[in-house]
Amino acid sequence: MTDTLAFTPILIFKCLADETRARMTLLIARQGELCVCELTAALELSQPKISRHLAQLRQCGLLEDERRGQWVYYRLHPALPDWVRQMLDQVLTAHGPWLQANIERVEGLCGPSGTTNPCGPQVAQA
Amino acid sequence: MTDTLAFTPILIFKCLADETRARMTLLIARQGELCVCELTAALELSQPKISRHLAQLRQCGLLEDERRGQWVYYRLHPALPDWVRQMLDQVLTAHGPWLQANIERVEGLCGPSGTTNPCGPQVAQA
DNA sequence: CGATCATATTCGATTTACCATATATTCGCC
DNA sequence: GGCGAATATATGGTAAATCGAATATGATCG
Repeated sequence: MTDTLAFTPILIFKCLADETRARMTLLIARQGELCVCELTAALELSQPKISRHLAQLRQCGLLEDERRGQWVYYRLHPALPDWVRQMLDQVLTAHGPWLQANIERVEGLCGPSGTTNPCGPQVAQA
Repeated sequence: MTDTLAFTPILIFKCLADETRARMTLLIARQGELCVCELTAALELSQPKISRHLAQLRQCGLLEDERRGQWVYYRLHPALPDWVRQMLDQVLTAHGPWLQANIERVEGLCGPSGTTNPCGPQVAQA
């Protein structure tokens, strides 16, 4: 279900030019993979909003999705150019504080990815 | 006349999320510095359009401007974070062909920067 | 000081991006 | 097969980005 598009730099920048998408992408780059409910919890945003932005990141080739049971996990697309990965890493180290709160919320969730319910009892809404 | 703003990653990405701004920024990163008329010639775009986008790049802290006689030269802002410079370099090497035409037009202009008229007899319009 | 070249800005109109609400789909389970 | 949780998409409204055309500013030169 993972569509791919040509990697033009502008397309990448457009994807990252939105706060929600930037935070999600960086969180995923840092954690390896995250499912939708973990992202809604980490960003404290509504599920449709998260899902819509994830779709955009998927369509432009930044992310790849994989369904595992009831959950859909997102990770960086394997075909992602090196410069994008390196840039994400550098942003992570350079702007740690900016993402701090989201990181803490992600890591405060119950299950280790994939085993049990990754999102605890219930999910935030906004 | 060079205003500075906080460097949040999103702000940088927003600036680069437009074709005109991305091409200008990369050209400048490659060439060191370029004046407005060189950019209008290289991108074959109208002068007001170029100027408006340059203003935006200046305001978000990506570029710095310096007036030298009748011409205004733009270069990467000295306070630009390292990750931005490195990313620009990597995009330049990874997407050379994408910028090729612009590079050729820039390098085909008459004067070496700063000495004589950098833009030849007359400038393109669109 | 008037003309001209280089650059910046304003204005109104159009497109594009984003959001919140509502609804549809898919899965696991009884 | 039906139900509830997880995820995705459709819809309509609003805000923001972009554009072309016109105009304003600043510098140089005679």
